[in-house]
Formats: sequence, C-alpha cells, structure tokens
Amino acid sequence: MKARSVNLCNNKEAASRLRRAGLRPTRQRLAVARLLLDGRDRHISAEQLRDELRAKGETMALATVYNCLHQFESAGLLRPVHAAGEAVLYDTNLREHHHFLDVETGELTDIDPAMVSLPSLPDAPEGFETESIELTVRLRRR
Amino acid sequence: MKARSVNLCNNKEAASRLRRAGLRPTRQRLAVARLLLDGRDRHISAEQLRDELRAKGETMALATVYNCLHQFESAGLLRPVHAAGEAVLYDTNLREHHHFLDVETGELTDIDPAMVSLPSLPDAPEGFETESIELTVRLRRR
DNA sequence: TCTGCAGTTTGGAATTATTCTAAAACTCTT
DNA sequence: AAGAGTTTTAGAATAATTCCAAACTGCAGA
Repeated sequence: MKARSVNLCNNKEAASRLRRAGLRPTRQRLAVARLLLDGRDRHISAEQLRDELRAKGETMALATVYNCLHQFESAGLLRPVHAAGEAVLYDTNLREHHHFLDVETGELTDIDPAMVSLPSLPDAPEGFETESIELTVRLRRR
Repeated sequence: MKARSVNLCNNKEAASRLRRAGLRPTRQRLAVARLLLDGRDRHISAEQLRDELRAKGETMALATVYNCLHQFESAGLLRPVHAAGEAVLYDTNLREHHHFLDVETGELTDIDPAMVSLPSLPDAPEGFETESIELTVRLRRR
C-alpha cells in the first residue's frame, strides 16, 4: 500500500523525479530533492536548507542552494512564499492553501483550506494574468 | 463642505495631525506628512519617498525616512505591505483592502474591496492574535 | 571506455534593503 | 536663553540574495 506522498529515500527515485521535471540529477539536486520532495508539507529558507543538508553530510555552496530552489520553483516542484519575514520561504505543499505567519519568528503554518474560501476573486487587469495568490494572516504573540 | 481627505497643504494642519498622533512635528516629519497624508491612496517605498522629498527640495537622510515610516506606522498613520517585491511598501489607505502586485515592477494596485470577501477567516491559533491580513494577487504581464 | 562540451557548481565579490551607532542638531519647557 | 530629552544624520554594519568567472561533471557520441 503506497502512500500518496512519493518516497525519495533512494537516489534512483529522486533522479527519475528530477528527470521528469527536466532537471539533470546532479549530486546537489538529488540531495535537495530527497530532503524536500518526500511528501511532507514544509516551509524552508535557503539558509535553513543549507544547514539541514550540512547536517546530512551534504555541504554545498549557498549559491547552489539558491540555484536549486529557483530551478525547483521553475520546474513546479516548490512554491515560493514571499509574504514571510525577510527571507523567501519555499513551500513543499503545492495544493492551494494559505498561511499564518508568526511575525516574531517568521514561521509559517498552513491554514486549513477548508477554513477559507475566496468566492469572488477579481479578474486580473487587462494585459495581466494571475501568477499566484497569497493570503497571509500575520500573527503576533498575545 | 470638507472632503473626507484631510488636506495637509500647510504646516499648521500637518503639525496638529502629527501631534494628535503623538509625534513631535519636526521639519522632516512635516514634510513626510504633507506628502503622504493628503488623502490620496498610494504605496511607496522608503527610497521612492526619499526621492519625492528631494524633488520637493526636502533632503533628508535615508535613515530618517525609515525612522519616519516606522513612527507613522506605529502611530497608525500608515500600513506596511510586505508581500510586495523586495522592499516594504507603505500604504496610505488604512481601510481594509487587498492588492494586485505586478511582479515585474513591484507596483501595487488596490483591489476594490467589494470584489473580494473573506467570509470565514480562521481564528488565530491559541496564544496569538491576528495583526493583519494580506491578500496579494501576484500578476505577470501576459 | 574515452572525450568534449554544455550545463553546473563554487567561493567570493557585489547588490539591495534595512538597521545600527554615536555624535551633532533640534524642540520644548522652564 | 539653557538644559534635558528627542531627532537627525552620515556612514558603518547586517542580511538576503545575486552575480561572476573559473573549475567541475554528467552524458551523448566516437
């Protein structure tokens, strides 16, 4: 019985996932894929990712981490969230959903999509198309 | 018949507005107030503001521009919008509303509040309170 | 298997937005 | 006009990210 989430525990699966996305499976991209594309919903910054990789023994230049994140984004494997603190966070949850943001820590939490409905979204103005929609509820410790 | 928008064409009115907000009316704050608190709805960054001030013959340190913006924000005279490009933009429109963002230029445009309704906003998690809500529709030139 | 080249990675410098700092310049009250 | 407490300022410092040119690597073909 296979779960919906793809398990990229080994390089073979990660590699084919990358190839399907049009990315050459380099050592660095494989490491990132195994860490981020395992089906868990998370939000991670470039620096956090670098640290987690390092903890797994995969050190790579910060520029490479940024490169990977951008490539994964273009390939539709990750979605950037801009409204967060200072740094851009990458969201492994590709379903439509929204976020709580703890403005103190910068931490993001998914909002259950059932809790919010956007019944009437305005059409994009002439000459534009909607790239994405971000609803962020900024939270402060009470 | 006075319009709803306060006209801060002269320093007297700007000064009293600042005092009411608990801010000492310094030359720099007066200049910013006259430029931003005239009732027009706009979105402006620190650098843009500095340039507009300079164009009016009011030069001031960029640090002062940032100071002013923060103080105006704390005083409830401006609202920061974070979801925009790289820089924080300050919104002179204090009514609840949302934004289109041109991701190319970073330009924000208000979304008519009648066009969007957020019927069921999720409650803030235990121990938190909602500071603000930002709905941003990111646009790309077609 | 070997080779070459386009595609990748890398460290460090460069950029951008913003904050910090300590000193000089104000504002307000007395 | 003087003192105290605020503000402003220029420039240094920080943080996230991008740029760069050189070194490296995956893979297609000989």
